[in-house]
Amino acid sequence: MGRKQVWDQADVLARAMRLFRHRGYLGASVRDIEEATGLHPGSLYRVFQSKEGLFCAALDAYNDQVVQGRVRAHLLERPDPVAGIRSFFTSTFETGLDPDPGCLLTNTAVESFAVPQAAAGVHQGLETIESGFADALTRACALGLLSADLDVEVSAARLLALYQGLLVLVRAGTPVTKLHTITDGAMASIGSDEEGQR
Amino acid sequence: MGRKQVWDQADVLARAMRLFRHRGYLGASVRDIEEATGLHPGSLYRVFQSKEGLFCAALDAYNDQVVQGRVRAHLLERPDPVAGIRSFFTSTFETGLDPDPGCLLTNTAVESFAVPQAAAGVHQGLETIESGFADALTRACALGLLSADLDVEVSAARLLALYQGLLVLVRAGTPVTKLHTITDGAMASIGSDEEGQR
DNA sequence: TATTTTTGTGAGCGATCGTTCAACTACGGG
DNA sequence: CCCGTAGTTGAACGATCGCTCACAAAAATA
Repeated sequence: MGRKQVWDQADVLARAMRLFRHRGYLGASVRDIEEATGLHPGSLYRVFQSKEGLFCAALDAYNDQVVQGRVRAHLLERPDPVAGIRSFFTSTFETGLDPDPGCLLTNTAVESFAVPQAAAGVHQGLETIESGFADALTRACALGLLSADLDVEVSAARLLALYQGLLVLVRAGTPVTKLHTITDGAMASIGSDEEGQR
Repeated sequence: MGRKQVWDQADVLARAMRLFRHRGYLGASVRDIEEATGLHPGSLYRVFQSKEGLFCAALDAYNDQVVQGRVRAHLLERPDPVAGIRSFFTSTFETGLDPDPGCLLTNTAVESFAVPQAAAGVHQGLETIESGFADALTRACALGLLSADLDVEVSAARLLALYQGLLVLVRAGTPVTKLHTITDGAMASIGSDEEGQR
């Protein structure tokens, strides 16, 4: 009994997520959130308890939708896992969408002091990416695309670091040509001999 | 004529820099700055015009002292440039100092929307690091420590990305063993055969 | 010493922060 | 149909934000 909730929680989280990606936790005020989502403070605090609660929910949604979606699309469900690794990188700066949306994991790791609660979500997201890399690398080795004696664990860890670094450089406004250079280098470092096929 | 300035500008900038490294631009209030530096708002605004002005000055100081200092010590003035590259990485997480101070370049790149003025400083700092890598790599090739046909430009760009990614992972609380794994991988990716000598 | 000039000090400005809450609105059950 | 319940709304709270400015203190000039 009682009144029905008129707003879609998934939609609100998606909009909040976008705001936090652009502006970070501290950079997005509750009034900004209200404007972006249409959610009035009363409803926000009834459902999420606090701005921090909403942020953590948005981070979880980011992991579940964006991170897992990207990992699946590029790293897990691709016939050619090597091409998938490459596109996982290039898709961060070749989107064409203008204002770089930022990665909520990267932003939150750097802003970590502001939302201690979010540490778990960051870990989980990073691990999702890393194990996605590991999966793609394993498949690539099995397919003979990469050397069979490639150390998958080590390479996956390094790709994760390189990926996070790339996201920082994207945010810093590094020219696309250099981002491509870095991607090419990343591919070469796992022993891929694909010819810079973008 | 007039009264002498009683506070040391370099000292104030060093303290402000430390605060910004830990908390970011938005996370450090003017009152926090006053507490950390002893500088009262009046003096702050007389000399630096705004919080943003102080931040940019602190970023410049960071580039001039911390970044250039680290680049020189590890990448330029080392007899063994390969060992220098390794220690440039490991020194970010093997310091022993507890609260990770963060890299002002990484933080600011991610927070970029908040301080548009700082973009130039970020670019300059990143370039300092990248050319430091390039210098160390060139020397390593000349010394026969690395293959002479190593593409220095590409490797330097990749090391920069890897370095920024490492800093993100340090902030995220990644265990030290994994950070070492990443460092080892970075060394291997430039063709170094030094045996994980930490 | 009196005056001018620069710097230090901190109370306090208006704006905005995260958060609360009382009034109001829609729905279900008796 | 009316009441209990759950959800919405937005004004407003105290705290804090970045910042200003009137005044005091110290150094240089006359």
